Amino acid sequence: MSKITIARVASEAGVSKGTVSRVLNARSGVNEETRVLVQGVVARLGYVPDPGARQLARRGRHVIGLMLDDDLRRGGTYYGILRDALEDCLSSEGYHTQVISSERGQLLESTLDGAVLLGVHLDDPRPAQLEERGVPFVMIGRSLHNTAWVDVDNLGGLRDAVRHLVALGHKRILHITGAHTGQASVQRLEGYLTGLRESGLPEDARLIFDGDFTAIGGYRAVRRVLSSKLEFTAIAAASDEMAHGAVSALEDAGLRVPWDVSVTGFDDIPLAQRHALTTARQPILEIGAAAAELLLERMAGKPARSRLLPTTLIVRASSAALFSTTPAPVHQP
Amino acid sequence: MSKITIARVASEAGVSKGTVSRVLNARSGVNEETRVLVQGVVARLGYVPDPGARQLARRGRHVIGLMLDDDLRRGGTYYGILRDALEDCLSSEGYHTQVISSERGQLLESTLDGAVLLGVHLDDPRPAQLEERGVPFVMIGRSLHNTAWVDVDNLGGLRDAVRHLVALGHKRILHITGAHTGQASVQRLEGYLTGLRESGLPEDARLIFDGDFTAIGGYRAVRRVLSSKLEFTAIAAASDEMAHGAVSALEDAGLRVPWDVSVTGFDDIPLAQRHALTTARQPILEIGAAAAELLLERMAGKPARSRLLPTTLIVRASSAALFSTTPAPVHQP
DNA sequence: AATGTCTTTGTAACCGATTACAAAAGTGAA
DNA sequence: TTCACTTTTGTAATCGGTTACAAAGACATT
Repeated sequence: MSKITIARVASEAGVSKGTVSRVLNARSGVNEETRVLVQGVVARLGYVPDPGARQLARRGRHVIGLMLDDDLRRGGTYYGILRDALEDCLSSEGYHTQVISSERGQLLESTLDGAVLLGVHLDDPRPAQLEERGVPFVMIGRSLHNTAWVDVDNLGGLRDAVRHLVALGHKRILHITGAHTGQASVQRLEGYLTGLRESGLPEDARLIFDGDFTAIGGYRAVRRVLSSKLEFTAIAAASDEMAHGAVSALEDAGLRVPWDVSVTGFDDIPLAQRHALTTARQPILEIGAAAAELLLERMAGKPARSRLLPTTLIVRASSAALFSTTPAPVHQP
Repeated sequence: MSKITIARVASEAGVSKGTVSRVLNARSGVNEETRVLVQGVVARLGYVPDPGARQLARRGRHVIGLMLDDDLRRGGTYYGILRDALEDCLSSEGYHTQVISSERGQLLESTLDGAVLLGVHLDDPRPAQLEERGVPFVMIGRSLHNTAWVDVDNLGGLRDAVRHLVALGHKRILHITGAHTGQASVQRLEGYLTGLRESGLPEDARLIFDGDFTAIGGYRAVRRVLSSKLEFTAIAAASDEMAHGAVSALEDAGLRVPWDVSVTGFDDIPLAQRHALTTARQPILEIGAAAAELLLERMAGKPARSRLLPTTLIVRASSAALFSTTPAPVHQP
């Protein structure tokens, strides 16, 4: 059971290495019959091209760097999966990704074909360094003057959540914000206000509570709400974590979700699924794919483009029609 | 400014490619003078060998797979950084890591030199498949009969936390457990009990509260504690998340940490640093390095070894001596 | 039938390293 | 001085792909 190479596939299919390569790379000028034949052999043998050899033959180092905010790297919920998505897209184009830590960065940058910056702070010196060296890059989750970037439509996501709640009959909808500093929080707050405005509901500053993107922040926000005797029937939180905290605080106060209060989140982390939270899903895989695409464009010398990706509202059991007649479950004290 | 290759280095140093390669790979049989000369040129030019070409020339695909529990992959705090550590260690040995998702797994396994399994459930069929195909692998965070594994000393970590609290004068120490199902929770509980036993303190089942590794779980556990009027002066939680929740609940109840109650966590996630939590740090980088080392050994045909890595107690402001005379801060209501 | 054009396939050079083998240089003994 | 042996260096094949170019075949046009 020796290693399967392109030569093996070629001989098995009765064609030359060149033809197999052309099929694999979807190049034009290959007979349809031959293509199908080769693809069949490839599938049968389970052949996977050697990335190293491929890289080598494609001339050029083809290394793209992945630069991240260190906090995000350590704590980030999505960092891993986003990185996988990126690597997937780029490796199929013959590129090899390499993480650049903030310490040993210099050496690598000199031999970099491109870079993806993930949640890097705006005051980080590295984007400027890359610019200076002429290394094309794409930023994820942060925009900068005339650079390519990919971000999720924070405003649209929260607006959709509010629309959904309004459609269910809710009129007094709270918003729990994220950390003040982030632009994502600001955009989500804007989305909340937009949703209200579009529905003809009044903006009320008292309905907006500060959170910090953590479950505890959401829990405490709801405690404050409840002690203020404010009337409300729904909560649109700026993150799933906070929504989870909010739900917990409501339950601890004897309120039932969604019968007494509807709650929505943002992100669609695994916890959202476990707790059946209605939420605005971030399209992580698409973000990775878009970043790869835009980066490849930039490296091809095309002008910087950017992309704002839409969220998808995932409706689960944490939101329901106002005064729902569905029987409430037995309440666990 | 063209690409720097081994040929360029060779001509610049006035030797052959072979000699440069021997220097780079620290092979014996190179004159000391030549070695220094070549190393000088390498440093001056900032030459870095092309990983692809290297891989290719070393014969053999040199791909090692990274198999993960999907939940961990999505939510996991440490997945990303652990993967980085692994990749770092393995790439310096000429290996290329590739993530194997549960869907498209089959194809890859046939061409795998080795694999690292990260938090894969014990009932997952993939370890058995690997075993069957003769692919050497290492498990992280889970042990299985006669396989190589790497894990952190969960018992020792919690025991150290308890010892620390005891040394500060605490005698009534609560424990908040993780999810029942995980072996990590069980080991940490065992560590808590060991710590008490070693200190001559009585085991008291009423001091043990169930958590679920989440902040909300920690918060609720403390709520239950407080309503039970149980006396205590310290809490050793099985995770930082839960410790954070516990601290929040104590604060919400008007208690001050660490003046009224000391709290310790486990993991040392970024949140622990932000909230100045005393905690048992997981050595993530070392886990990655150990996994790489053990895997390379296995691939070299050596017998399976395993490694239990110690945690390090990081003392921060959430723990203090019992009845500390340090003035309490102004309490924020 | 001869010519030109277009499509499809094969051939062979090349990417940048490693390494088996040969060659050269150095060393000491006979 | 010559021979045997060791140390050091150069040469060239090789890894598994890609791709420029040549060659072959199919088809239409004159």
